[in-house]
Amino acid sequence: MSEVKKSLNFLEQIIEEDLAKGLDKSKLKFRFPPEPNGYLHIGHAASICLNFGLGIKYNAPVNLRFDDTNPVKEEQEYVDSIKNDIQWLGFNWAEELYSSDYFQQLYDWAIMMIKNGKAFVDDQTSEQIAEQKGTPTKPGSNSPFRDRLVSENLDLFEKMKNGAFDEGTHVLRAKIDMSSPNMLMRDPVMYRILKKAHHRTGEDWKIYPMYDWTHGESDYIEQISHSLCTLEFKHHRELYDWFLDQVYDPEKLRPKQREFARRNLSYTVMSKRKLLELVESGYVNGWDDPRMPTISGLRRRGYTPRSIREFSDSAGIAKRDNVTDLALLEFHIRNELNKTAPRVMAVLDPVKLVITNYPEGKEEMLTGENNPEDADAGFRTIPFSRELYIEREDFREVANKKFFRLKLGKEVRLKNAYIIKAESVDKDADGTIKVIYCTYDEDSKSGSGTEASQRKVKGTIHWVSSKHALKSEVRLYDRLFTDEAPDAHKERGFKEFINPDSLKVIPDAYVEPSLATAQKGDSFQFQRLGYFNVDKDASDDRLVFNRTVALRDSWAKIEQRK
RNA sequence: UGACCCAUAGUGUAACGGUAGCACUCCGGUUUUUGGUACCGUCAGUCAAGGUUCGAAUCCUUGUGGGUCAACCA
Repeated sequence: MSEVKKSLNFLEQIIEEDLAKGLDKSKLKFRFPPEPNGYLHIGHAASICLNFGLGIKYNAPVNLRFDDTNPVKEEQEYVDSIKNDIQWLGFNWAEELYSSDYFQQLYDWAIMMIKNGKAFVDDQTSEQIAEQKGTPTKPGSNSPFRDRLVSENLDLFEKMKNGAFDEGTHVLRAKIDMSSPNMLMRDPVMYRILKKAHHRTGEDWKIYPMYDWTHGESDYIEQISHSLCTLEFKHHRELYDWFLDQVYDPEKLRPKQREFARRNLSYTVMSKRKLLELVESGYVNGWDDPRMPTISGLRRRGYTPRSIREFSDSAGIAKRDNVTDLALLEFHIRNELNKTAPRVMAVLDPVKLVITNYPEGKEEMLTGENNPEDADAGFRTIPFSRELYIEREDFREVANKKFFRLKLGKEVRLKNAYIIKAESVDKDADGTIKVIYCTYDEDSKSGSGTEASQRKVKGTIHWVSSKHALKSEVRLYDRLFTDEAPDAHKERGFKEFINPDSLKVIPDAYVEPSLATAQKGDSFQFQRLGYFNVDKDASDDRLVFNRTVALRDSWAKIEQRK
């Protein structure tokens, strides 16, 4: 048995080193800490796959912890959608927890810090505090309230807690170092007054802890061994460790924060703020618009949990800024759907085709293979008749020999049916082809085993019987932006790069009748076109399909070169 | 005019002082009743300059380029 050794990413190496240095494997514990202020996107999926993936790899618990310290922005709706998305991706958390569960403990620790002279109440406005903060290149200066008596601090802090003061009038600050080169260490705010109802604690609290004060202590309370976050928190690590020092008991595990680069995707944006802007300004139809890089958008588009997990795994984890090619995501969904999606025929841009030597009124049921990649997928029947629809672009009156499709005087195979030859066309006044007249070779029926059925013709095209076809709506999606990195331009806003053709609706496409029983969410391959799934907008009398992704199309590439 | 982080084919990611590899993309070919799939193949890379070493993508120095940091957001 030779097993290819899978290389470890740098975070796994850190874990392995900790284990080698004596950390008990049973102490390994991770967490995914979303703020419930928006929907999860493909970048979060990378973090989810990382943390829950480590949990699976090391058989360690992974907590879902909502970082809910800002009642102004957070809502139950987001909590619900986040839980749903994580489960849909296929992961299970050990415990569902909330930073707000720790408000009392955090408050008690803050009192202790005041008593230890490590925190003080500042009466200044945020503007004054900002002014004293200095800049990255200039040190800050101390607050005039920095050396307040412990008793006074205790009294003031309690009054803050009890709602005696207005918002913005007082904050509790850690007493660290106003001249630190790390701005975060310049007496950071630990608590602010916020008289807002919290989605879980209601009216209990008039003060709310800040991220830095909350996050590391929450990790410590939960005994998270490795707290993994994105690169922009690198500078926070010093403060994370400082706050931990204030409460740390050497008997307990000390959490370790490490940072990795967030996953970016080409031709889209990934910040919640920008995504929200797209939703609110109506460029897309909600957070689950199939063009959105949100988990809910990708789900509606037809992406599967597995394809997203495999995308995340193959993209990897590292520390450098990146823009991952959208083509990699598309590769993974095609790769899965190719194996699982039943094949059907659908005509999106129909032109009528009449087989003049096929008896009028005759109908027959032909057999089609559901999936050549899956021997167990079975077969279905497809009605055939004298009048069909084919794809308009599959016919040309004249074309060179690179065009493998139907042209006058030449033959082509109708998928799962007969070989036909184009004889003539009817056009309307402006030259648009109305009907293509063909003859068929009666002995060439697919699968009949006759000599004629085994003739090799260069092209095979898809079709539907006009009498039997179902009309349905088909939505063709394309990338939301025309630029690889729409938000990487200093002089231009990301919305300048919005793709005006990101959605094309075909109100009356024709699909084969077997689709009548298709259920919302079901995925199919429309042969020669792409993968499509049934949208939630579908109703009993009207199918609606989303194009998940087109098939690779080497003909389109040949055409483009001209 | 600061601190910290990062730099490997077009993109993403390995190689942990000992032959620069993998995936996607691109391009070419074979097979094919999907111009799909599958299979085969081609092109293509260590930011630069010094230094240490028998040997450097890897260690050191300097430079260059990119990113992060001045919310009572997370």
